[in-house]
Amino acid sequence: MANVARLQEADIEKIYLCPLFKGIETSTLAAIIKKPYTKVTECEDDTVVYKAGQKLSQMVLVLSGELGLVNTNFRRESSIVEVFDSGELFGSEYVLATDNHLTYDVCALEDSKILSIDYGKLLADADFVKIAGVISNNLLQFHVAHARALQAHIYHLAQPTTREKLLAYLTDESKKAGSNTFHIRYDRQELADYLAVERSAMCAELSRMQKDNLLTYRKNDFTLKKK
Amino acid sequence: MANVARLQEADIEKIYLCPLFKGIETSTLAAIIKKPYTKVTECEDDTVVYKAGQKLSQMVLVLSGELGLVNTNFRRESSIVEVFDSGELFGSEYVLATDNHLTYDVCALEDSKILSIDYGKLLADADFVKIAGVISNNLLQFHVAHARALQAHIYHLAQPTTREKLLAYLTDESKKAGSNTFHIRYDRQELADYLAVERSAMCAELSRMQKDNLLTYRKNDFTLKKK
DNA sequence: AGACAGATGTTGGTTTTCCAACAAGAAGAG
DNA sequence: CTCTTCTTGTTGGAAAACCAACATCTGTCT
Repeated sequence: MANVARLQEADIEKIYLCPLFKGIETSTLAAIIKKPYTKVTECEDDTVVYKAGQKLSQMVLVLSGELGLVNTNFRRESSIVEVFDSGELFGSEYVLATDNHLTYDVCALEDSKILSIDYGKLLADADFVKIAGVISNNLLQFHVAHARALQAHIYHLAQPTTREKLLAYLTDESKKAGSNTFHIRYDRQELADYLAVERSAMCAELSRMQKDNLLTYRKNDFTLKKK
Repeated sequence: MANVARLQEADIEKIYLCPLFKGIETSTLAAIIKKPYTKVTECEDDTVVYKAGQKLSQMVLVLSGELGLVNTNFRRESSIVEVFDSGELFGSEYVLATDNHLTYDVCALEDSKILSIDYGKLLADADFVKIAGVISNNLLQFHVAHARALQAHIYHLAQPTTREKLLAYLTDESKKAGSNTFHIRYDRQELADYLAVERSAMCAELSRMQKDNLLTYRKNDFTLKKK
């Protein structure tokens, strides 16, 4: 399924930018990458990288391509739980937990390249005693920020109608930007996926909302109108 | 809004059980509770405990009653983002973040009693240097477990139909229990809230699923039928 | 400029959910 | 036991979302 691969310039960049390694010297990072418990792997499109049920002891940084958590229900129907794009970190919620068994398959959704690091071995490595605290703290920061994003996502998804989903999401984005006028990072299809609605129905709802004088928009720039 | 109050027997129990304090001696806990940066407060039903926009430097344990995060959108309509029941911990995702401004109001949804601890002052307290690492690690554990619960919740909510929401949730519960037969902790109204659907419509869908021979249930005990 | 691809917007018929009201069943108190 | 209350289940009309198909817009390439 997977072959050991070499790092490209762009891959190194991704590693430096990963929040897990914030505040860590590039020379130290370079040393970590060379350790035997750190591996670079290429994963072919549509293959299982880690199987549901197995213990996960590695943290995984997606260098290129796309991984996904894939659930299979009791009728053997599969669906995607979460997508990890290039640059995103996955696995720390398993590695650190008392129960580190994967609940879903981890699959390559495209031809992908990943960096995997055995967290236990990294922490135990005498060469990196000094940075263990930094990494552990980075992880806490990461999860805290992530928790707030997930919490907000749940709130947006829990709205009963498409209009309310959009308003909940856009209100939060407006608050983040500190202005009634703001830019969103999703295109229409991505926004529809995020809110778990049909793209075309969502477009239609946006039109109606504009007609109802709730907001104006052009591409990814929105303005909410005050009452 | 809030009066300083005394701790009851039941409150102390809640504090001992809080995952934040796992592995910490009861004598140490008793000392923490007496510190001036630790406060017990009674909050009247339907009052704002912490206002959106303010910085939150306390972690809050709900001793009795119920707190809620309340969002107000740009049209000044309010709705509940998340509920914190008795025994649940709130605030660490703000306290630890680089930006610790509250994005929502924190309100008492019932007459409630809370324990609030200033995390920065606790960590800085010379009396508790030895347990700082334990608490920090407990927090990481807590957030990691929470992240998986939130992730699963998002997956359940993102299903397009009531039937699929139910199947996603029930399949996960079945996997957790390690059996096709299992017990769920929600009653029908709570399950409907969790999945963001109408209770009555959900009941009807459960009936249809039973008729379609997908599962059987009686009260909170479910059995999924294999294909 | 013209051709093309990809993103965004529009529409109408079908399916699903909501909603409100009521029925049936279970649990507890007097 | 009956009465009460709470939870769960059922139903039909109204509202919303889905879906597929098509129209329009925008940016890019040659």
